[in-house]
Amino acid sequence: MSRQIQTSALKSRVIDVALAHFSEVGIARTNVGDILKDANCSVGSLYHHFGNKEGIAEALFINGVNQFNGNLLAALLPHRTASAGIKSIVTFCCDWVTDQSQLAAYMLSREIKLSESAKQELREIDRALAQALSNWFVPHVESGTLQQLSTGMYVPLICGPTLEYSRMWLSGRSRKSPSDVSPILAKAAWQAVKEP
Amino acid sequence: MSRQIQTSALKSRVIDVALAHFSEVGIARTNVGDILKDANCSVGSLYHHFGNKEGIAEALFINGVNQFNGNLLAALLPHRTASAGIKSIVTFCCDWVTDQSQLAAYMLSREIKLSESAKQELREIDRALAQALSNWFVPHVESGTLQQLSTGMYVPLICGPTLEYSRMWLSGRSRKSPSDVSPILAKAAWQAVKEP
DNA sequence: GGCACGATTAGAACATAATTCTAGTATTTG
DNA sequence: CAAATACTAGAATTATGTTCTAATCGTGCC
Repeated sequence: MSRQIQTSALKSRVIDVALAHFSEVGIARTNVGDILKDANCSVGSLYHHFGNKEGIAEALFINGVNQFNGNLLAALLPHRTASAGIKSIVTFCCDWVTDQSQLAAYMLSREIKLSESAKQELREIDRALAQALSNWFVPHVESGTLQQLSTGMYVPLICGPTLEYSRMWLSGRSRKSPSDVSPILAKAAWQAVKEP
Repeated sequence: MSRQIQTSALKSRVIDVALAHFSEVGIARTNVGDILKDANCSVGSLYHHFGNKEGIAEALFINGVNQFNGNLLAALLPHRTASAGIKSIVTFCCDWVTDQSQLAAYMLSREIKLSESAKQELREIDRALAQALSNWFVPHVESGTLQQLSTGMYVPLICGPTLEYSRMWLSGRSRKSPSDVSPILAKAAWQAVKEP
């Protein structure tokens, strides 16, 4: 088998196993020995690829962000009306949290203090997403369908209730899944940013 | 000095020092040795009072929740109109995050997987708060000033945007403090739950 | 007042688990 | 085919969280 494929298989095996352990007992209490065993990986390989335990946690997190962002854009960009677009964002978030609940729980409960290099990488990813989102939003603001707000306000107003509800559901404090209540959340998001 | 006072002084010294360290490098990377040194505490005392490192993190968290909840109720309960009450909740959250930013950052970035006993304790605290809030809300729902929603939706709709904005600010992704933008957030919260 | 009990403090000793290091193996590349 | 590079392996080391035993100090009781 080619090195590249073998290696990336190992890495994703480690990441998968790590998510399972982190979810069950938290990062602090999972020991790398167990990850090693379950992922069929040697100490040397693990530290070669990830640096340390935090490195695994960071790779898992960044992986998740990339997956989320890509799918979010794929869900949003096809929509031409502001209303449909905003609602698609909320619906996508709800569905993503609902069916990737383990990954979502990991990502929303930031159990990690990211290293500088990871922060750097995330800033880059964030910038790219912000750019793409901005391209979609600007026309709707200019045409007067969406309120003009300072850029930092859109995400909290649109996604805040959804993310907060998701956290509640993920921690067992509410019964109905985000997908179940997405219509209410989508409507609220639209109300929050549409031009009255 | 009486034992009780001495002891509670030690505990709060440990908690303060711990917050400083946790905030700077995260829980995983602070070592209890440093806390011991900075708080003038012996190994024995620390483990007697907190059990282990997680115990410190939990005590800090629960402390914060109690402080937050108490002040929140004090801010809300005096208000008689639905509009003023809802807005006071948001404003209080914004102000609290803004001036207790270190504690807020710690609490919003749940770096810990809580132990069962801590979860239990928090459920109790939560229940008490939910009860108090419910007493305030119900009349306004019955009189038709607030929308009738399933109980789990009020918190996300009212506080979601505020908490999300707070996270952004705390992680350096936005310039203006929550207090600076609280009018916008308060208005949005009111829009989200008022009967149209 | 003195005595005994429990709560608290102390820090040396221990154990666990993360990480480093040295050596060896396979793949790619020139 | 040679040399460099990327990767794997696991024993050895270190770091650090935690336990344990002994001492100390208030507090309440005879």
